[in-house]
Amino acid sequence: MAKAYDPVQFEEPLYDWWESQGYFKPEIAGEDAEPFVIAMPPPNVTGALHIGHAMTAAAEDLMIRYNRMKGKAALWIPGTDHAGIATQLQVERALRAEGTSRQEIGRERFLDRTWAWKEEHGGIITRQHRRLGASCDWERERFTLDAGLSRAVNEAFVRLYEKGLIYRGEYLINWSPGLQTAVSDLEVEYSEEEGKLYYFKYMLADSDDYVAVATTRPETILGDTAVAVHPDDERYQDFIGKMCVVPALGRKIPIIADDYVDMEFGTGALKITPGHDPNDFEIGKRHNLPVINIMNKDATMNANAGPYQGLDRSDCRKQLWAAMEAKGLTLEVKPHRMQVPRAQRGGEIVEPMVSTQWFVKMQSLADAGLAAVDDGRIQIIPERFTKIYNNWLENIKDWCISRQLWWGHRIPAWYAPDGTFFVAHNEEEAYEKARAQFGPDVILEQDADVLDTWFSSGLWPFSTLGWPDNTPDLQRYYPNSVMETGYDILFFWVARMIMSGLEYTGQAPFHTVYLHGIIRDESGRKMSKTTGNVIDPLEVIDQYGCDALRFSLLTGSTPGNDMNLSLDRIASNRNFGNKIWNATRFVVTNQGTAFTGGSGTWNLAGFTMPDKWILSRLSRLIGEVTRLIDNYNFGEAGRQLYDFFWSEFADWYIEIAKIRLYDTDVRAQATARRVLVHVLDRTLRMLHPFIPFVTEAAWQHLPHDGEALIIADWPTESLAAINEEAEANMAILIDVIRAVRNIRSEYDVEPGKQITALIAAGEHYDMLEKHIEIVTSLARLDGKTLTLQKSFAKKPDQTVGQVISGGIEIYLPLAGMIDVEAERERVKKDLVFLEKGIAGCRGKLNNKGFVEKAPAEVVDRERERLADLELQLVKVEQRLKELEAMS
RNA sequence: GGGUGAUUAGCUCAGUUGGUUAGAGCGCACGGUUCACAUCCGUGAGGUCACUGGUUCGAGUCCAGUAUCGCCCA
Repeated sequence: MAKAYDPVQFEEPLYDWWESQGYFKPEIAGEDAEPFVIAMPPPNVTGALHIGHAMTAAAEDLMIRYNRMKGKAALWIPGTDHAGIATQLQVERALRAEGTSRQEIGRERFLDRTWAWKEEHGGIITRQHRRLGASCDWERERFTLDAGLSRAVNEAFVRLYEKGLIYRGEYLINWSPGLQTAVSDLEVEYSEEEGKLYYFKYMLADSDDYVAVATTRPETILGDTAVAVHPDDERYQDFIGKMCVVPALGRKIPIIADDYVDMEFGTGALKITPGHDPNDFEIGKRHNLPVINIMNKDATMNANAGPYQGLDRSDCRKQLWAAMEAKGLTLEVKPHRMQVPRAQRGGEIVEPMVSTQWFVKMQSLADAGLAAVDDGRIQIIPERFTKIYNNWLENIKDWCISRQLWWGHRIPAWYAPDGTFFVAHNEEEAYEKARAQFGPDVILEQDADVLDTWFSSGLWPFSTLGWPDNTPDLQRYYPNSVMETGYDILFFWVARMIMSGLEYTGQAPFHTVYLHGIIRDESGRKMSKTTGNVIDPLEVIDQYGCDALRFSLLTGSTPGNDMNLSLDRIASNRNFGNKIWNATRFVVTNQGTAFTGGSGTWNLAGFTMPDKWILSRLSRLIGEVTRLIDNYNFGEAGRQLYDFFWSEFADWYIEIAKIRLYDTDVRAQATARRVLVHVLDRTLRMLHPFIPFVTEAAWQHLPHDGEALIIADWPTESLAAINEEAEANMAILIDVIRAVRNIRSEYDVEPGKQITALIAAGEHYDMLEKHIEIVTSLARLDGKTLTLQKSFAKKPDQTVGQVISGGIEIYLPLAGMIDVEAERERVKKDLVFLEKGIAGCRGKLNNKGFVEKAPAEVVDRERERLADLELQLVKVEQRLKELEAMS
């Protein structure tokens, strides 16, 4: 093995080897194995992986590898998404740079261009996922625009349409003037911005009186079809039912009463523009108000704006307001903080506009989605997101699914010349239907629009498996097991997959939803290109190795919580890789020739106390880690493995094992070797889902059965290995060694120098006597001169001492170095500490409530602790007396 | 406005169903080239667990409220 841990040397070759061996395929587990399936959230095909994808990959790969090792048929389906708007924007940008546009080159050439773009960039993502160690089945990779998945989309559309759940109609939608398409409610983000509230007069038609009205968007006055006041508002009782006049246009509109109006806001009178405001649209429906659209698709004013036709919406605002001012219709303008709707992509202000679009009726789908979570068919982790999910579905609105884009699944509806349309699986079927109605010569034209990208990704858990055909994969791997993704797409994607799954397959698409948080920079800011604080996962991998990144992501936070990721943390986890590498190197280079096989019989009688201790600790760890992973607490599982490996195995067990390894007793040597290999092997197995590369690389150097760690069995807990006595004794041994080291350090004893010690071990005499070599070795004591007794009649002179748990006294004769005064202070400090502890214990034990109500176990522990502290106190008091006598 | 998360050491975070003296990494101080590892080893300093009140024998943990920051929905 190379001396230094250098992940670049083995990470990529190992991945290629795994893949070529077919380990990523579920078939490796055999036909009877229970499936465990995750469909990878498909990244944008032309994008690049960011740290969020790395998080997704780390968590999903962990689950896949864990379940693979547990013998399940683990299937992780990779794929990419065509990402309609995002991809189209990229290609359009490229076209602009060439001085042309999609309109200029036309739909067909544009799509060719986009496919070429996809081919060119599409491989980037998959290469990056390989670099992340993702053990997914690449032979089952899918793309949302693949023929098979497109067929799934059409099938889904036709089914919903035939059930009456898809309709086409003219409604108020969110229009993105820059993108020139409708977007769904979810794709609109509201930002709080400084705006103005404009107060003006709505003159009554038949008098000089007026109603004062406030609005944030004066240009929409041109589309007003009513003024509304609250029915209980005393100020306006006389106005209800009267008509007033739209400025600049002279249109007469009624004053209506509706309790939607907030009497406190503005003047309490609200102008109603059903054509350009969602709330006004609702009010308009209730009152049968006409809907006037005053804008073109590019957000300039149309003919309904009269004299303002042709102006941009913001220019119109200025000019109209100026004109109203001139006529004395304006009152005042106040600063006002308002919620501005902006497009998720592009960030421009979205215009609510009436337009003919396709919609999905959501109520029944949402009800099914709610029920599936409510009755436990689907569990959301962390649980708190259930409430958020419920709240969204309970207030669901119909989903606008048509987009005025070219890149996507074209809506499977064909129009006859008279506008009659036929929804069909394909053109042929549409013609069949059309000919039945219009005769053989009918010419059809397909709807120009495409579907919202999320419509197709909503089918992902089953479209990837071959649905609508009842393929063997669909039968075996559907429903999926876990859906793992960021909580930010709970509504966009997860909820829609659940609804689609239930609707089209009659089954919940997965039993568990696991949501991770957003990865931020180390000061908690969202990573963004504009802030320049983006951490590129591939750069990190080049620098620190993939394992370091993955371990950092997995242990840096708790489920559902955001994570502030710092490079320091990644560096320290790279060091963990180094630790594993070197500990393995130690074990391997000390194997000798005596032991080559992975299995064989144990010489149980040959186990020393430290052997029993580490095996006991290992067994507990296996239980804990398994339980934690089963409960989706990956971070805690990883941290426990880290602590065990570094602190218990490397710092203590290996150091203790060295005594036997470097000694001449061959049997003892063999036992130590066996235990080292065993513990390392089991630990590497458990660490493998977290840090797959270094563990596999290390494991291959160990004596082992089986060809690869990736397909090795997950360890099982052995209750027989739990050994309380060994654990208790080891704790004492560690305390003794630490006490010596502590004194040495405080008194600046030369680190390499072997010194002598006097130890009074009390009831632990036999145990310490048996293991004294460990103490002398790890604490650098001179075994020949060391004195170990049950007790001392008189405390040794000229020594520095320490009393530890169990009443064990440790004295280091440091003649000439001792400052009696300082030593007395030290001992006094101990005394105070003990007295405080004793007082606390007694307080508890004298409390009737505690003794009666606390579990016996807890009370016993407290009694033991008190006894131990009292034992220590006696010795410390004695010691202090002697020190005081000295001066 | 409704909901929700966070607030624990200088920094970044753990802390499972309430139960010894609240932990880790980084950073800091001191000391170390002994044959796995200086990407390391040893020792140490450092916390009123945001605040107030409650439940309990016992609260970082449960409940109510307050403050600050953040997110989601309207």
